[in-house]
Parts: sequence; structure tokens; C-alpha cells
Amino acid sequence: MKSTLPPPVVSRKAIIFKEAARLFREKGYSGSTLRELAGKAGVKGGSVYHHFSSKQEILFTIMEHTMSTLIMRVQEAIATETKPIDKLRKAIQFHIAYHTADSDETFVTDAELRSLDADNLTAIVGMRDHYERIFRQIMEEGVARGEMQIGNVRLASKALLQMCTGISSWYRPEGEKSISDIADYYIELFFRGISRTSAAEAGGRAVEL
Amino acid sequence: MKSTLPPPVVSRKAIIFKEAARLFREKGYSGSTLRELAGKAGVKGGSVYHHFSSKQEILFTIMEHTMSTLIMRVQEAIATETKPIDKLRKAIQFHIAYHTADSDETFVTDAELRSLDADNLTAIVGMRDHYERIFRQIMEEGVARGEMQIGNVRLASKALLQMCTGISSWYRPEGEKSISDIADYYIELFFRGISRTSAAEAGGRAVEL
DNA sequence: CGTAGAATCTAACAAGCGTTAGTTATATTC
DNA sequence: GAATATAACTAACGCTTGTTAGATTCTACG
Repeated sequence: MKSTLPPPVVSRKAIIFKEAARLFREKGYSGSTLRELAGKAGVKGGSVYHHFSSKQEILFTIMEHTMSTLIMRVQEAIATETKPIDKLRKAIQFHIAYHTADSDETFVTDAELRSLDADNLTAIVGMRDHYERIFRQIMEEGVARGEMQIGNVRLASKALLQMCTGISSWYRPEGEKSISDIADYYIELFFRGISRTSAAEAGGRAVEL
Repeated sequence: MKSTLPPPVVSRKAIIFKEAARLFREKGYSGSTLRELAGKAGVKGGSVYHHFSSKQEILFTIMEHTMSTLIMRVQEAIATETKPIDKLRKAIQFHIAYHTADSDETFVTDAELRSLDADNLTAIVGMRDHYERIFRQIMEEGVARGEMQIGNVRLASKALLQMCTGISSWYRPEGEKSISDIADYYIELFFRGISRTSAAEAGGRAVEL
């Protein structure tokens, strides 16, 4: 019989990663100390440097992982659809789902751009632009096909992403509304607005929460 | 003839206030040092304490001033209107105008809640709730009068404020679009959505930027 | 068992932090 | 012009910061 325990399911590095996201979200990057982070990860201050070369690298790792996951998975999410309006629906649903599921990481990725070194900033901003471009392209295709009326795609995509990303700043899992309910309502809101006339005449299913 | 110069138009305290907003926005509250702030305000480190009792008090002063101005002036802005839909239009216009005009202060007020001491936090959160309630009440009135169709006022108001507040994170005065153009487009977006059908049939003037 | 490598700890470093006290300079008032 | 009040400066305090080096413990494997 083997006497040794199996390797832990989550590596210490993964624990530090997760606790860093939580702490950076709560106190900000500059407001968080390596010693407190280490403590939450069950380790003493200096030991963190066995897994990361610097505090900055921890932040960058979080952001890079978040952005590359966002880009990869939003593309998967829209790949199954052909109509731009359905692509946009799927993209919004994924965006909101990910921003609530991994809310610590996404919040930090949105809020701590200013804490990145010059090179790291360039890399992350590039990925963020890439992600935003996916949404803009769907919208442009939707306009070209006559499915959407968007006077300014750049403004509209910024408005959309900002209102959806913001969910992660107030959403708490123990709340009464499910993530998919919230997502459905945001989609309805963005597609049809709040006007009585337009909403009443629009085609799709109505969502009442 | 009087030989003394007139007192400066902007007091040093006002300069420190303004530079603090700029610096806190750029580097965050924890990431900003009193010495750097003092330097930008044309003064040595210790001199700041002649105008403020602590770094924390500077932050609180910025936030309190911003929130009370927001509350006061949004009420003035909607006071001239009677229809909820016009009130909301005016409220959004003001919100965006203020968030772009004093973008340093509003950005800090939105982003640095986590850096506030317990008591200060309670005060500011209370004011923020007050401000949000103004928007919710307009929406509820709009629904009651049949002017708006909003399934969930709380969600809709959060979405609206988040997308409008977000403008201050990318808006630069030297850009090609004017603030009022952006505001008009956001209003159109929020009122009518992006769907082809609903937008085409809605009443108001169309905005093409 | 014994050894190698990974993981952690301990202890210290130089630098920078917010804040304070005491002093000097500038402006106002009688 | 002396007296007073305001504003700014200097220099230091105790503490914390990110980071490093070296010693120590744990784990896997022949």
C-alpha cells in the first residue's frame, strides 16, 4: 500500500494566485502587502518568491490569465451561432457569466491597469483591445445585415461592456436573482431599451424579473 | 497705493485638493504618497498637514464634495421637468456632463470606496445610495405613468449608471466627439436599444454620430 | 536508507511610508 | 513697526514595505 499522500489537488501556486485576486480586489494592488497575501495562502512572506518572482508578476499573471481566457472562451461561445444578434446574445451571456463566476480576477483585471509596469501594461491593453474588437465586429456585422441599428459602434460597445462588467462590482452569489436571469435582463435592456413604445412592439420574449 | 498682492484666486488647499484627485486617479490612494502629492501642489511634505489632518481626510473631502454636488445638482437639473422621461433625460445629461468635467474627482469617488475608514465609508455609501435612489424614483414614476417599460428598476438603474459613469474612464476632452453628443447617444441607446425594429418605430429624434 | 530537489522558514536589508514637532518665513492687524 | 496668526520648511520618528540569502524541512525515488 502506498503510504504517501497524492499531490494536492490545488497547488500552492494556485492558492496564492486565488488569494491574491481576492486580496487585490479588496484592498487594491498597492494596498495589499506580500505578508498578508502569504498569510492568507498559508505561508510565510518570503516563500511566495519560490512561486512568483515579484509582486508585480502575480498581478500580471492574474490579468493575463483572465484576458486570454476571456478571449478564447467568448470566441467559443459565439462560434455556434450565425446571426449577429444571436452571437451578441451569446457573447453577453458569457461575459456576464465569467465576470460573476471569477469576479475577483475580472475585477482586478479591470481596475488595476494603472498598477502594471510599462511592458505588462502594453501586453494587457493589447489583449483588452482584442476582446473589445470581438464585440465591435459582431455589432458591425449586425448593422451591415440590417439586424441592428447602431449609430456609433465604438460608443455602443463601450456602453455595453461597461454596464455588464459593472455587475461584478455588486453581484453576490447569495442574492435572489440567478446570473442567467440578470444576463437575460441586461440583454433585453440593451436590445430594446426602456421606452414603452419600442419595447411593446419588439419581437423577442419579454423578461420580467 | 497698496503694496501687497491680492490673495491668490485658488487657495493652496484647493490646489492640494485638485492635485490629490488627479494623483489618486492615476495611482490609486494607496499608490500615492504624500510627498509626491505635496510636490505637485508646490509644497513640501509636511506642509500638507496644515490644510488637512491626514491623507485619509483628503480622500474623504474629495468624495464628500463630489457626492453632495452630484446630489444637489441632479435635483436642480430635473426640477424643471414634469414628465419622468424628460427628468431621466436631464438626469443622464447632467450625470455625464459632471463625470466628464470633473472626471478626476468622480473617478476617485467611484473607485476608492475600499480605501475609506469605516465611518467615512458609511457616510459616502449613504450618499451614493441617495443619489441612486433619485434615478430609481424617476424610473418608477415613468413605469407608473406608462412612459417606460422597466421590468426591474434596480437592475436598470445600476446598468444605466454604470455605463454612464464608465465614460469618465476613457473620455478625453481633446477627442472629436463633444460631451453632449455622447450624452445624447447614450440616452438614445438606453431609451431605444439597438434592435432594428424598435429603434425604427420609436418617436424621438434619431442621433447619428 | 540516503540523497536530491522542491518548498518553506527565518532574519535581515535598504528604502519609503504617514505623521509629528520645532523652527522659520510670510502676511495681517493694531 | 511691533505683535500676532498663518503658512511652509526641516528633520526626524517608528513602522512597514518588497525583496534577498541562507538555513531548514519536507517529499519523492533509487
